[in-house]
Amino acid sequence: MRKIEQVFKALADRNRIRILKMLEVKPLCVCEITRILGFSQSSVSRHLGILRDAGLVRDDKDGLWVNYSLAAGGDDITADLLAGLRRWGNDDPRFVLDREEARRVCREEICRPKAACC
Amino acid sequence: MRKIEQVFKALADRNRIRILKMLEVKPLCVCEITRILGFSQSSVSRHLGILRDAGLVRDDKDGLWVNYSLAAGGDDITADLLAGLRRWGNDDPRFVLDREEARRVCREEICRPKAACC
DNA sequence: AGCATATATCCGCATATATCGATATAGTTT
DNA sequence: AAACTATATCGATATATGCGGATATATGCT
Repeated sequence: MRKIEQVFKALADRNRIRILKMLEVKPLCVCEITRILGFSQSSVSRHLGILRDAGLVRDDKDGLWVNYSLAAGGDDITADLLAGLRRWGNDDPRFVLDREEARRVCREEICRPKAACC
Repeated sequence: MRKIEQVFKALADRNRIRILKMLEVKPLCVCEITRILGFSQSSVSRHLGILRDAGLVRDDKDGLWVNYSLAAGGDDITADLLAGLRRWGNDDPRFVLDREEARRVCREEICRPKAACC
């Protein structure tokens, strides 16, 4: 049984909210999120784990990549909060920039410089 | 301009959620909340300050007493979250007990043992 | 099998937060 | 004015959290 404050703790960090707002654009893998945030990969992975444990995102493996996306149809709390997040903070310049980058980002360019892509 | 994560930080503590769930019953003064939580008065006052700064509660002075109540008609985020809180966690035994105590509590008994009351 | 790559985990450090006791502040009562 | 009372603030301390670097794990490629 997940405690209610665990979900709020997961949301109580600006960088984790940045991640959630990016994921509203489209699912992203860890290396894409790492590139946009500019933090270490370990830090980003940890943030994603916190969001996953809180039930806010889901992870789907695709070979080496792990695609993270917003959790759809979770319990009441997380569903309500994710719906709320879609309405909130859309004018925050930081979030706007992140989302633009999320639209542009190309995982093959980041993670496999050799592959011809994008 | 209040940042979105400030509100979530305020909610990211079980004891502050306990306070908000109590206030759903009725407005309470600091000494009543202190009695129910069983923490030091300074700690409770600090929690209430955090909730106030986040825009989740309002405080109204009444002589020596300061009555705290849920913020009504705040901005979108806090209004949405307070509405959500009313739906969430209502089966948590801790919150249920707190709310029962909130209904029973009598500030004159706590703060002014001499006064004939209740 | 061996190597490369994407992600997760562990460790240590710096900072933030929760709590309490003591004290300050503001309003009330006598 | 002086004593009393409810709340807020300050200082100290223990715990929690965010971060990077190093390392472990898992998958893909040759």
